[in-house]
Amino acid sequence: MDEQQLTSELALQAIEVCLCFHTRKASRAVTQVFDHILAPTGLKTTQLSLLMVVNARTPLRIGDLADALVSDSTTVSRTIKPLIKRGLLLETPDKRDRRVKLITLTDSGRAALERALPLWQTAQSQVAKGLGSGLVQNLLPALEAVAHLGPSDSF
Amino acid sequence: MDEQQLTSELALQAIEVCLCFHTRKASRAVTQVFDHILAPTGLKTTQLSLLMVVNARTPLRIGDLADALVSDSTTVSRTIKPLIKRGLLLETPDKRDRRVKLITLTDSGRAALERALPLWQTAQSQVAKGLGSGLVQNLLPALEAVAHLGPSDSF
DNA sequence: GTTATATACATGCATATACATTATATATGG
DNA sequence: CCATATATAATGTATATGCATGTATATAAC
Repeated sequence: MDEQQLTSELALQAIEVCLCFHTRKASRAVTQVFDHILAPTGLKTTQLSLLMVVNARTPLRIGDLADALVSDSTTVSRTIKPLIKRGLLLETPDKRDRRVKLITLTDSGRAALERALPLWQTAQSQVAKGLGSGLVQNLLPALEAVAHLGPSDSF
Repeated sequence: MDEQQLTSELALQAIEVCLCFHTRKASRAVTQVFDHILAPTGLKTTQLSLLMVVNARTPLRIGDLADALVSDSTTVSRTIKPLIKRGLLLETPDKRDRRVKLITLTDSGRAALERALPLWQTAQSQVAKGLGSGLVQNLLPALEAVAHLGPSDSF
């Protein structure tokens, strides 16, 4: 008798509270802000982050990089390719284990990183200002907790 | 005299506090959890979210969908394609404005959404438990604030 | 009413993301 | 020492993301 099929109330509530949806939406928003501001540097935010991570712990294996980024190693294999092609990162074989590729920041990469930092600071400040210091103080620890959820060790 | 080039202290601190990097990292982590749990449904979390959003406000134009997702309309144009191909979403031309495509949830799409909800609940609960209720209560409003930063209206 | 402008969506290109699979190299068990 | 198992990274395929650009339609200017 009711032609129009209805979804459950749960379906309507779920989208309002879904931790995955809201995290991804926030991720798109903040990425858009950073990417716009960083555009003059020729680096996407993902790429600048990669340079920063390698800079902090160089040299790194691809697997270590994947762990640090909470990303798949096959993803890292590919995301570093444009940076290697541009000479910002370098991959060298590990003598002691020929399976391993060590990733290092080149001088050119270090220079690009330093050049990008002022614009990074602009983006960071703009987002922080948009949120207010209260939210920012809450946000970073919460994001860290999310990032370390780990792969559902339910097995 | 110093052969080894060094990066500024700022470069090392930046990666620790970068709101973009940490939001993206958290986004990858939570997406991994949801995608693993949702795998049996044949829906990625992005796709389930899309069904939920369309369900809540059907019919929707592609531009409205892009606004709701804080995404680019060209991205939405493509992300809906697999769902249209599988018959979960339907696009129909708007008689009053032939530029517009109206997106609606099909009966099949509604059914897929309802079938996925129990696993969505599992994923949501697992992440919420991993964070603790205190963090969850802080997280959602903060993510909403990030999502509504808007396109740097600094011009 | 014709032209100019703005809007809605799609396409080409590039990067980002991850699973399944494959290739190679190392470690381990007998 | 060899056979098997494990670890590291790359490839094939698919989705996700956005900018620059193109195309069709609609609205505004005149």
